[in-house]
Amino acid sequence: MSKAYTPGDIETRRYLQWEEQGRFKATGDGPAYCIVIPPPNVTGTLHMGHAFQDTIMDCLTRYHRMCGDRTLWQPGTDHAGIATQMVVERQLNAQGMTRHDLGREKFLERVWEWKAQSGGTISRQLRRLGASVDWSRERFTMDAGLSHAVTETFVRLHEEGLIYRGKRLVNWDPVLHTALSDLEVLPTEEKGSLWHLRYPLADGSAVLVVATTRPETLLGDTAVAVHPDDERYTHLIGQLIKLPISGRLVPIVADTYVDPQFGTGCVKITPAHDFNDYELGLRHQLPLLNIFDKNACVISAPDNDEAAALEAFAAIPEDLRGLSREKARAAIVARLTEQDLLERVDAHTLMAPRGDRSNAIIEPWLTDQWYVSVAPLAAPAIKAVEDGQIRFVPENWNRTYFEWMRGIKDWCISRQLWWGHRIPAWYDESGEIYVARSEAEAHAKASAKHGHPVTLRQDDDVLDTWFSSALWPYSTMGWPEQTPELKTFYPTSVLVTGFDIIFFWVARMIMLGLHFMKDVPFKEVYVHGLIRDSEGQKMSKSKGNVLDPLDLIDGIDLESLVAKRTSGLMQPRLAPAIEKMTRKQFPNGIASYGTDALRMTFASLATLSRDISFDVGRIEGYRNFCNKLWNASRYVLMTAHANGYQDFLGKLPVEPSTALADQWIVSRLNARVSAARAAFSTYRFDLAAQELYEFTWYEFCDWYLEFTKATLAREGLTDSARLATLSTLMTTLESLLRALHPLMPFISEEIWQRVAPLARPGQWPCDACIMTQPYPISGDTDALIDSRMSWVTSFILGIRQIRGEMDIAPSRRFEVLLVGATDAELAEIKASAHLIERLANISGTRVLHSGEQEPESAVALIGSLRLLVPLAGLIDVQAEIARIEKRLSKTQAERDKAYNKLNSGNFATQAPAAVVEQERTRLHDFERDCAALTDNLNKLRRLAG
RNA sequence: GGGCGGUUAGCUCAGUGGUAGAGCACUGCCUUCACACGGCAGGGGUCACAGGUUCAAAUCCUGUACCGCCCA
Repeated sequence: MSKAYTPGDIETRRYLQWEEQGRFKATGDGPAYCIVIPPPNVTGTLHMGHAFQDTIMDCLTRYHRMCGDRTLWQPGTDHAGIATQMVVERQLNAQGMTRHDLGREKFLERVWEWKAQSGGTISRQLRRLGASVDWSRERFTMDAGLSHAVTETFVRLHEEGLIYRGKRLVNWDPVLHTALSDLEVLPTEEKGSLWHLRYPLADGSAVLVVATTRPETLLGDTAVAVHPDDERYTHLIGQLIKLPISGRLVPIVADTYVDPQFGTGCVKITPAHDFNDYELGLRHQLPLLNIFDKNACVISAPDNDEAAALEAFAAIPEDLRGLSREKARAAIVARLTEQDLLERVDAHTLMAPRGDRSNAIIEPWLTDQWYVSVAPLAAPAIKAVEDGQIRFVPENWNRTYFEWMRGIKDWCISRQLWWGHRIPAWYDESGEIYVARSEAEAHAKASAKHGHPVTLRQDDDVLDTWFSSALWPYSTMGWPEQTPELKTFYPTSVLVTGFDIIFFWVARMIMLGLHFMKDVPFKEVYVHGLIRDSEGQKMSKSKGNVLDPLDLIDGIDLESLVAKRTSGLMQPRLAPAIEKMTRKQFPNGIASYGTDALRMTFASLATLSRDISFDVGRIEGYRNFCNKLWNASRYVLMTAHANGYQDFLGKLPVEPSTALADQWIVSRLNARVSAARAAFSTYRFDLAAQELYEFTWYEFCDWYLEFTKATLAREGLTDSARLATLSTLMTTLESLLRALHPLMPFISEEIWQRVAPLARPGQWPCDACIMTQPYPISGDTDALIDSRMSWVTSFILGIRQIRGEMDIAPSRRFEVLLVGATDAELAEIKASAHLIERLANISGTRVLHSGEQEPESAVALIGSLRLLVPLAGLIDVQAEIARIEKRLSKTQAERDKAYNKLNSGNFATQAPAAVVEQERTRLHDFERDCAALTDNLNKLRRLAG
């Protein structure tokens, strides 16, 4: 083994082997365990959030695989309708073209080309992360099979009356020219104005002042509303307003929706361009006047040929027609000012609805769209979580889920895009709709209806990407066919996801899964936090704080990092600031840390917290951990070789060692494995990582390896004792590697390949790999052994403390005098002398004879035993006085705390007896230590004179 | 306005009734034959604030402040 751990050349090689050997397929006859990957955008790349999530899923997958489960991690990607279409449209724009220049067919060909070109990125990234997904089962939402599932779902829901087409107010993106679901609209706080407009009564008897944030919509007003109990206005209810500019007459209506406290208490009502006004309009049977076109410009032609629409269009002054919302607003405000109809303008902060992709202000707009009637699907979905068929981890997320499901609205599933699943609906010339599984079926239906073949036109629109994602847990397994995979793996075991898509995705999978599979899509939902930068800021391209997981694995030089962060920005003017920040934060670029270090970091960050700050300092620590493990293994192998371990191989396995250190490390390993198992089964990857980290570093390396040096160097060591220790050393490392494997697959495999055949020869086939071996079992711990060892280490630590604080050179060995040792303690000192002498670096111990004068010494206390380090020539008396004083004052403080606890209030009488007893013991120990320290201090002071 | 979080060492975070912890950072010593990506030792916190329950509160309850997310 090389002296330093170099992850780069290990990782790709190992992954390739696993994949070639087919290690990722579900095998065996254990209980099924299945995770479906939340499908990332096929044309995208994995960011830190993905890498975090994929690490968690891979840990679970590898853990369960090692536990003997029949484990499937189902991979795949989705087509991400809007996002992908936008990318390709931008490419076209750069060539001075639009998708309309190409036409639908050609455009889709371009998208598929783009998918083919960029589609490999994600799978490459997943492979670098070590993801043990079954690649042979990789799926894509636009595959034939999954598209079939989408059509089938649409048709069946339509047949059941759960999908309908309707003219509704939708969130219209005037840049992308598509409807969006409520979830794709982000309300954004923005500074605006509140215009107070004078609306004269038709009879000229009075003027009402209405307050509005969107004066331009007055062209589409169909009422003015007041609160029914608002005494200022009750007498006006039912009268008519003559609208400024258009001159149309509209009624004054009463509705409790109006907040009398807001503005003037009078609200203009524009049902075709505001969701609240729309609802109010329905209650009062107000007409819907659409005054904007698909670009959110004032209409240049009547919206339809109904009388109200014709009248409203005629009332729009010609010079306003065709103006954008913004220009129309300016023109209208100017005109109102001229006519003295503008009372005043207040600064006002409002929530502007912005499209999550285009960032355009969304216009509520009347269009024909397809909807899923959600209420009948939501009820069983709520019940499934209430009844515990699905469990959220952490549990609190079910409240968020319930909250949303209670108020859920019908889901607008049609999108005016080209990239996606085309809606399986056809129209005849009279506009009659035929929803069918194929064009032929639609023709058959139409022919049946008309009695002869008719011309049909398929709906131009496609479905929301989330519609296909909602089927993911069973569409990936072959539904609607009843496949063996479905039978085995549905319901899946757990969904691993961020809380940001509980509504988008989780809720919808639950609804559709229950509806079509009659069972939940997953039994648990593990909701992890979102990865942020080291300052808790969301990572985003425009902030310039994104990290590419591969750059942490492979490293990147500063110039490349700067170039990466500043290229392709939506707002190029941000580049200098991003460059400056990047140069400051990573003056030397990013070092190569390797996949295992990154994974270990992610695992340790997987706490219950919902915001996770990623600090590069953290990953460095785990890179060091990898190096530590690497070198410890190197020591184990070198030591085995140096001790002639090969010659013993035929005698393996041996009886468990009877040596204290060997028994201790086995006991500790068992305790840590138990804890790690418990942590994995409760999704506490942070605790699992911590347990194994602490075991590796603080128990295995810091103590046990040092003990083996002492043991193996002993004179007169028998072969069987030597073998017992070597075997313990090998098998403990071998088990540790298996315990670590779900977290750190590469390094564990690399070392295991060298260690396993020696540690447990003959136990594995020659092509064995660690990932398909059993996870270590949680064996018994030994309390007696643990306490003996803790006594031995406290002896060593006491001496080390004196040495460290007194600056005694490591080369300087000395004898330790023992005062007050019990027989048992003397026996332990004798039994463990080789351990103590080597680790405390002392020449030996000697019991102070009865009657022998105590030399002036530095002292360490272990219970009633006092360890004396004679001062002569070693230690400065004043320094030891200062040291003892410090220690004494600490001990006194502890003693006083314990004393007060026992002697104040009713602790002694009311607390459980065991707790009181424990406290008494503590007090007694502190008192004894205080006395011993004081005694030693007095002696030293006398000496110092 | 409704819902949900958070506030513990300089930083990032564990800890959920009974002796305040980790990593990183910091200080001193040590290039000793696995590892300087290291070893040994050390310093550092009235657990946001105020009440309450309890023999006992970082932990449970109530309220307050500040920060944050989601929904309307």
